[in-house]
Amino acid sequence: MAKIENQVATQESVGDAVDDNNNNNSNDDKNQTDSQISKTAASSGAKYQLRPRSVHPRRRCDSEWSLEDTLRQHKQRPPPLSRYRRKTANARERYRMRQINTAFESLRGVLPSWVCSRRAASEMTKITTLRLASAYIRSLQDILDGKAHQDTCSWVLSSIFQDASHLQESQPDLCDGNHSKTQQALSHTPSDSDFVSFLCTSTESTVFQDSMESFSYLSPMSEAEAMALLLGNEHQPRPWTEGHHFPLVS
DNA sequence: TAGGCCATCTGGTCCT
DNA sequence: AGGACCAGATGGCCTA
Repeated sequence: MAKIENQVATQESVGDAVDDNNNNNSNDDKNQTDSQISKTAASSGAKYQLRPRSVHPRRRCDSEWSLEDTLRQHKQRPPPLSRYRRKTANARERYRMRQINTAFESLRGVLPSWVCSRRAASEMTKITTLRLASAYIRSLQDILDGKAHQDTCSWVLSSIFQDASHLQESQPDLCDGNHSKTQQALSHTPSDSDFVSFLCTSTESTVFQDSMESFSYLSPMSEAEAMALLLGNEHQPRPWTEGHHFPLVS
């Protein structure tokens, strides 16, 4: 609680500035813009559309109110939070969001380096982290299920053991039980081109289809860059027919 | 300059 | 009643 009180104190000036901004907000122009954008998005089949703006206008404008909603509307609306309670609520929210961000940080820490190898740190956004983690878990699951391509197994395992080998000094027992396996795995050094070669040699399996879907966001590359990456060497001839496009670019 | 990502504030809702 | 969670709104920063 003391922590939250402290945060309230430290954030007070920021909060006041935002209060002022909110009080001075003129939403009319923005409302018009949003509805225009919404119409444009709807007509052009865009990626997303804007919902009716803000909670309060929705209450007034939504034509799809049910009886339950109408009854609820008549329910006594709770008074706005006091300034003190609003500030403590804000502080709790900041604390909650910070915890979420901490969790994202630890998730990034858990992902082996090869998963993020083609990503700059600044590109490891929350959504990217979630997707990479999801893909990584799926690839591990495939290995456990025996569905993964042999090359993928050795590639992923060697990556994991190589990552683990960094911990060996501090945790000497970590890999002892798997020494031979580790050595065997390490004999296959992971690299992007290894993974790419796997992708290039497994095009017919359903596992490949799943993998491609899973890893399609590994890097938002241009098609030319994707081709170069897939080739491992951009001067080599393409191993597949012209016009065949791997779904690497999402 | 538009678009993506993020932090923050805020009000609503649910739960204890 | 108060906290947790959620989603919308807003503005800042950065990049293509």
